[in-house]
Amino acid sequence: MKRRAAPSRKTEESEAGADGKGPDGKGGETRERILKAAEDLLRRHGPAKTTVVDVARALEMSHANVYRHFASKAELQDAVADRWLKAISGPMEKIARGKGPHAKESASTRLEKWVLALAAAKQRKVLDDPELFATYHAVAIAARDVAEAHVAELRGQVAAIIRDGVARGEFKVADPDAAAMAVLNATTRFHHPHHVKESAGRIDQAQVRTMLKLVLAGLRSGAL
Amino acid sequence: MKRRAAPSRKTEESEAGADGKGPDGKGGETRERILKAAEDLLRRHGPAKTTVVDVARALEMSHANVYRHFASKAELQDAVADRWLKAISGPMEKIARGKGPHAKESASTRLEKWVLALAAAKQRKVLDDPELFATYHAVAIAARDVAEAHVAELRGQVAAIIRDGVARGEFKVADPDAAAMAVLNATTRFHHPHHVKESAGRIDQAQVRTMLKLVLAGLRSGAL
DNA sequence: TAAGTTACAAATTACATTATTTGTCATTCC
DNA sequence: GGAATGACAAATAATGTAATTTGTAACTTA
Repeated sequence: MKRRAAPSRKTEESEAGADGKGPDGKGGETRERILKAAEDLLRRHGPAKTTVVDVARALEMSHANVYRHFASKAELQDAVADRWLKAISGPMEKIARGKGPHAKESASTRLEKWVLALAAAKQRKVLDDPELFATYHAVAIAARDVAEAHVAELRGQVAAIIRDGVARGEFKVADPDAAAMAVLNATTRFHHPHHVKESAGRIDQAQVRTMLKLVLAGLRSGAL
Repeated sequence: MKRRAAPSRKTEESEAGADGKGPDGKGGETRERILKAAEDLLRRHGPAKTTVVDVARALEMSHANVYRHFASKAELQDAVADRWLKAISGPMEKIARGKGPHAKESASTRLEKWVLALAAAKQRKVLDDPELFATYHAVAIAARDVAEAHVAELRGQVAAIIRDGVARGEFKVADPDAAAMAVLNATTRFHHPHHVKESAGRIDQAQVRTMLKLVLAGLRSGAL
């Protein structure tokens, strides 16, 4: 169904007014309605059974009009997944940047809470919203850049905690970005959609805590 | 096709003479021929396109006779996967137990080599034998006990290295089994079939080495 | 009597056909 | 003139049916 050169889809639904206001008042509103309807259908029927036609029908508009607001079905799914992911990474940023109740906490405490929060959030999602979780997983498998951006965001947050820990003298780390990647790698089993889904909400909390001890000791040791 | 109560398949092809000799000389021989033919077909056509009838045809026997030696198609696949996995874990045991050229190496060195060997082996397999890799992955996804046994074997090997490290005063670890699990968890990204396949043979070696530094520092620190 | 076969029912898969969905475009409607 | 639509071609998915595969059992052979 793609008959000419693709206009280089860019999955930039978050830029140029994704959250509420578009370039124009009305257009952004419709875009928002579509997004909401798509999210609703995806939550109820999952990515396999949710078509663009379904979304349009739910809003009593032609499916062609949906394509005026989203370049492709993939972009629509990406937009829904992006919101969903930001609902996870947003709150975690408060822990990472030491905002609010976390202002006086050590970097170690915050890293610990951060990892536990991430694991818990993913686990909660797979149990409460299995179909939306499947949507996100499908996006991740297709290696679309929303998933990549999510990982980059998480990596940035961990790096911020580590840098703070270094500044406070808690950690001895030469390359905080590499160390952040290592922390995400080490905890992959506890937050990667594949493993979270596989172990269907019964991830061993003791194993997470053991991993945290190992990681924190490593960051303190100066080995990195 | 299952018309009465299943006779509780047990996937115990490795017990009671899997490697060469069965209870009888001749029967084990045929079993071996079937196994070899199945492996060959699985390697060439993959698990999706390899049927029991194909295996039987390759040996010019009736497929019913295959069922005299393997209770089900699943058991046949399990047996092939089991061999394949033992070809990986077998050589690694030499590193783990400090045999041969590894007799004089420190536990740290051996753990390092062991993890690198595991990652390299999995990576080599996915590149050289993609179809057999897919067979193993299918078995792992179906959560059959061959996969579980493989992980248990690996965990045992890591625990042995850690125990040795503790005895030599290299590591300070209270619970070597839990620590071994943590090491496997931390390195999941580098050897789990899902991730190995996903990153199709281009796993970042630098990330593996960073992870090893982190893990070794943790084992030395006494945090576990 | 162990090793093998043929014959068969039940389940699964392959295949061809239809129907739906995706994405585009010319046109209509404020 | 931006928002929306209907009509359309190409791709994909659903459907029903034929062919294959799985697994069992009764039977043959050495």
